[in-house]
Amino acid sequence: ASKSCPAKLRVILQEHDIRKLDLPNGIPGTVSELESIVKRAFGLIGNFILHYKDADFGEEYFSLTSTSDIKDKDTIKVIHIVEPPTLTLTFTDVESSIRSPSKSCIPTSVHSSLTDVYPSVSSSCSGLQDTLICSSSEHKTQRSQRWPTEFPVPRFAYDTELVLAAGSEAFKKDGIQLNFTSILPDILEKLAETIFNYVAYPTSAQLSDVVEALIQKHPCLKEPGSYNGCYGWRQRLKYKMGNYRAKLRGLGCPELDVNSIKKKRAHEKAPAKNIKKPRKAEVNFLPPHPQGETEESLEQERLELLDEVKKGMNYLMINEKMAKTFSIRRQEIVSQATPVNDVKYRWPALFDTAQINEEFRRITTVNLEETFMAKLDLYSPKMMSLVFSKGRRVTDDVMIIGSCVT
DNA sequence: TCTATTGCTGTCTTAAGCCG
DNA sequence: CGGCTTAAGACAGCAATAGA
Repeated sequence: ASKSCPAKLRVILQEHDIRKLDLPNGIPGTVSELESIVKRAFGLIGNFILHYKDADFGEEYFSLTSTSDIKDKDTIKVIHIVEPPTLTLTFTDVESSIRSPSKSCIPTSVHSSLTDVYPSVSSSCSGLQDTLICSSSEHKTQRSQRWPTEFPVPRFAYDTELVLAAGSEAFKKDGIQLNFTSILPDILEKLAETIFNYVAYPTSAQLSDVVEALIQKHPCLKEPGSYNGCYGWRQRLKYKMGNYRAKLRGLGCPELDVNSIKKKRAHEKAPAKNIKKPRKAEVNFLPPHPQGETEESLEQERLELLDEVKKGMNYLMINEKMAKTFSIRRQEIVSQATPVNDVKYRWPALFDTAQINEEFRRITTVNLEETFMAKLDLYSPKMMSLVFSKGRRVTDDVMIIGSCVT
């Protein structure tokens, strides 16, 4: 690659954002090299692949599998990869709605559009699961991972695993159910921890996923008395998540603290008086600040962002700064319930179709424009309420999208 | 200590009633 | 008939606490 001559490429970043890329060392030998150059040069965030315009087919684009397909002054296109929305909750609904198409309620239309867009959604999900299992080295306060198709049952404490191993033997040999009283706290705690990596407020369907995975890995935990052998565990987990949230709330977890009744109405006597409950399409995702950043440094970043917006539209720069300041913006909006007018004044860059979509993606990890081929109104009240309001939790992705589309 | 329960309340869904 | 409003019931979350 060192002896190749300098090259230039035309790079389509977005529909109306087309750039020139100088490659003084020529076109790199591998696609991944080129991808990282593109990523660095334009400050791209998230996963993407490259397409190239093939001269033989006029305006048609093809996946770039080898850099030998492109030459100097060719056009390449950045295609952002959107992971399919989590459908764990709704696969059965999809099936049933296909079976009974007469029931044309809103969710049905949402599901069918999802399956239209992701016809191979189940296979791509199962393909993703390997890479989505969280690595233990990462700090996991940030919800960057969507709910897995197969819940990874964590490794329990050593003594718990010993009891389980013995229980498994006995179960295999004589079909004896394990008395798990002594190891129950450890099991619930570890499961709760793992669940919390993904969601703070798991739905019943998600809890069922967890239990199914647990029972599959440790059949001796199955309870023949309850439905599927799962119901009891699901209830336990539900209680546990409640208790676990209470524990974290007490320790000052911001995402949960914002929902605490005391914080909202310290002087009210009735426990749940005047408390806003979770509503569809509302979130209070409160990610921690990026490593090494403080409120002051991020405020500085916000001021630079204001300048940048005044100067002109450097979309990539703005996008980068908007991404960087996401945590502090959420803090403002969720914790202080900042009026929209104030948000407009402090974060003018947010009031742009592309940024609304970006912000939505940051909150939910779903790219609406890609998912629905930009057919939806990003300025709909529902979208606005999602991005700007003080809400409580991310309800399941599909429902959010559903309410936005309608 | 930790799981499970209860009381209180907000939100959502559904069905009934009303009206043009 | 279709759109809108209203009421009832289901459900969910927090806090306090009963129970093992």
